Amino acid sequence: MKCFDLMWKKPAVESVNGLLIQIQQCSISSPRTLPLIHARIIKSHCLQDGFLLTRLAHAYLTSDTPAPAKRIFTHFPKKPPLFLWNEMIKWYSRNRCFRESIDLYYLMASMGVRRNEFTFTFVLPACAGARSVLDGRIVHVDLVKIGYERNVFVATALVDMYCKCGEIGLARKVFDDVSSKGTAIFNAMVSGYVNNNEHGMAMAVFDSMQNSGVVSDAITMVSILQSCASLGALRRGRMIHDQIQRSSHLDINVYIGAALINMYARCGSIEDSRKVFDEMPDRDLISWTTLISGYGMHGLAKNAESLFTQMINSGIKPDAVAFVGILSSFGHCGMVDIGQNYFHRMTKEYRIEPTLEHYSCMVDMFGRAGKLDEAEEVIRTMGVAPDSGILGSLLNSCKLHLNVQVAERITEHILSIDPENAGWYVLMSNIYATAKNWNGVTKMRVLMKEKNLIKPPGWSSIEINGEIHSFLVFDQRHPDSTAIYDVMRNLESRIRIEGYVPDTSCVLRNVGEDLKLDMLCGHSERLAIAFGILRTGEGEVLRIMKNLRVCLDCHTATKFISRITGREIILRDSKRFHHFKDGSCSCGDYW
DNA sequence: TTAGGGTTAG
Repeated sequence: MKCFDLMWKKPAVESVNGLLIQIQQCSISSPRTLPLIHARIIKSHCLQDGFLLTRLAHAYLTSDTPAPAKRIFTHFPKKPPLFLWNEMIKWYSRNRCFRESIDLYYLMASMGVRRNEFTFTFVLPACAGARSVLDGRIVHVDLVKIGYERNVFVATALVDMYCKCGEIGLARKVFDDVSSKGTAIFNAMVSGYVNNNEHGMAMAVFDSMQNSGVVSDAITMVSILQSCASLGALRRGRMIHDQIQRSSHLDINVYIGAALINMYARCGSIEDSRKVFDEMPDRDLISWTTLISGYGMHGLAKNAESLFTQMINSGIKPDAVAFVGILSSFGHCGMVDIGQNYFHRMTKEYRIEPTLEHYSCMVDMFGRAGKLDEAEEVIRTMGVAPDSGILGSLLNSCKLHLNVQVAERITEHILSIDPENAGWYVLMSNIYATAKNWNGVTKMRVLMKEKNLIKPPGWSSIEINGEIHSFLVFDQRHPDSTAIYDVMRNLESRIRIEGYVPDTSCVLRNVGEDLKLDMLCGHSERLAIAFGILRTGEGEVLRIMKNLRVCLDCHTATKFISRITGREIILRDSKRFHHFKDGSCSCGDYW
């Protein structure tokens, strides 16, 4: 009894310092035992010690156990310290609870709690994650009032937030107002332009970064390589690759590796992609997937399949994205049976739930191969609501295999989902035009006019000596315009002699044949090819980019051009690559 | 005791 009394009256009280050390050790080695220490704190009557509680809550948050941390925060003796507010805002933001993070910031502000630079660098990413420029602007106004806009961490978070919200102009203003810029803020601006599809601007900021002597790191390179990939700027991409290899502080890590593989593939040089892949010291799932998709884009489904098998044999498990890559490769090449087999393996062997993207690949695969019924069946039975993309892919197949009936049904469905997109009206109109159904053509044109819809113009570009030249349809703005049109007409007459027969079915209007022929000749890819022939030497490969799909007639014409000029022409359109050589195309006309 | 920017498909 005596012994019990003694224990009861004098519990084993542990010192605050001892508990602090336990928290520190525990949060590193065994965060699961944190509740045990929590219990000791309660037992030791240390619940009034703010510093100790803060460390405990912090340890809970670091080990992703927010519930007890929240309880400590809510029942904090007197007021929780600024540090704990910040850590709570950070935890919510990093765990994609953006609204909670932002609301906690508002609570803080309404209670008059002091905010510091950390508060802003934690809440701004939450505004970015929520894509809420409204909240972002409120926080921005707040931080200017308190005087943190010159802090480079805060400014970087602001730039990133505005970019992610699509407000690139506001981001640029913040960026320009920072007087002493380091690598990170430059990176935020470059990647902002990249993600907003302003690749020319990304290049310009990158150039000014290099000119002002700010060090580029791996993140800079990954971003700028994306721009090279999007612009098809192979020469520029090679220069960046050189710079990476020469640099003493940059290694080919998995990020840079994937960016390089992607850049070379999208710039038409899949051999270089392979070289980068082979030379990478470490590869992850994304390195493999990038090259597999690259092969797919280039119509090299056999290479894609062999690489996919090698990947599995090397112990890497494919994910949903890897399957999109391999399935789209098969679709592009008309390998329907193998494609179906892989789709089956994906669901049964790898237990990957198919998404709309996978179904899209299957629809495309069946559609291109002329199996329109099977393609429609996929859409009907997939159990996911179709989007306009998957229906559009089927509509495109209806054009390839001219099936007006199915096309009309699909168009009705597409327009109920996406009525403001002029592309669908144009596609259906083209199908009518191919079937010489001029009433149908008129119907689509009237519908477009009533809705005031304009199809975004097609453009093509070509890089000559590191400079990108872009052409719109019937473009006459280029200084060499007269010479370009001369080259093009000369090519047209030469390929006619070789047997090229123009296919005017992709000319929308019901006009005379002569005018239709003129309209074909003005296609942007034709202008870019003519310019390439004009400005490059024999034997040089022409690399052209087009924002839309290459039309059937330009495809045929380019095959002939490659034959009569002996030129290799690599044309990348919105879907994939067409590699023309000696009168044939790598895509096997499955586009 | 707390910070910023990055890779693959369609």
